[in-house]
Amino acid sequence: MVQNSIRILQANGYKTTKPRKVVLEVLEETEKPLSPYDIQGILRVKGKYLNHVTIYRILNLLCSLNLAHKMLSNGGFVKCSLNATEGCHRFMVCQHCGAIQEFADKELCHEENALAEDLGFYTEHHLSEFSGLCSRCYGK
Amino acid sequence: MVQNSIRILQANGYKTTKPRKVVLEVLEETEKPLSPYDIQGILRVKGKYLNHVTIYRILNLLCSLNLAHKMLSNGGFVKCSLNATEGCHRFMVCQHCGAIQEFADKELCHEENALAEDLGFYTEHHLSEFSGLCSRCYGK
DNA sequence: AGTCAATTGCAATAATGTTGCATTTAACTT
DNA sequence: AAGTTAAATGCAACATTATTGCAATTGACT
Repeated sequence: MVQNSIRILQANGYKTTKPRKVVLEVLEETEKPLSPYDIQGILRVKGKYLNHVTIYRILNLLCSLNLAHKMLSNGGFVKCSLNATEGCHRFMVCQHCGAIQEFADKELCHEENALAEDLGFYTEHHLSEFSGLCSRCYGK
Repeated sequence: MVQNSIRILQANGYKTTKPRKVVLEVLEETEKPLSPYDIQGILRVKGKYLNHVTIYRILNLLCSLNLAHKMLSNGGFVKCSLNATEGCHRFMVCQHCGAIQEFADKELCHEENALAEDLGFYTEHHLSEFSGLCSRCYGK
């Protein structure tokens, strides 16, 4: 929910501005990784205009608060639907329709930590992206 | 080993050229994610010169053969030390020294697949980056 | 309504990545 | 060992993506 993100922005001392609201709305509606210019284009179609610099700054802010995430596989931004627990981001990307879905699993985190520790590595953040087919596209 | 990568290049019908060798050497020696321009800089210091276009093309080729990998967190390239099994790339990145280490675990892959499947997602590729502290930097 | 710091827009610039084509080079032939 | 050829590289130009400084605007307060 956009409302929830707004609340977190406020709680961290950031203002509730129109640009921030519309960027959050676009991310929420689209459910796919979007580049800053993608977002600008979508807004333009809606008759709204935002300077690309503004969009870059908003996305950076959202990411710093864990409200958005920059997808590694393609550089696009998505709105985080979960409050990333313990700095763990896990996404599934459908190769066919491009939809992304976030999920979390504490158990998996622990196992990953243990495996890394066996190799002498102390883990702080997890980042995973699986690509495949979502339920709607599987079998098409 | 660079030699091993060369062998794979040849097996796929690509020539063994000086630029390809030196790029592989730099990636191997450095063990950290490097941008194309990083690589160009390192080579310049060694008295060698490669056009950035050439470096881009070589890195793309290496990635397409799974001999290198583009790190998601920062866009840098690393040499793959493992033959990525089943399209699964897993890296640990030290936040302190920047060193990366690749690892693989079939069991973990299976669990991830199972979890995703519970959510109706059929997984083809895994991509994971953990950030934390390597054994050398832990405790510093 | 008035104030002020935070935010945005704009212009310029930096950084990153791509394309087409001429030149060079590695691998193969004889 | 020289000749041939397709592949690879270098170069120049350009396209895309991202950043910076500063003036203008706006949201959150009094």
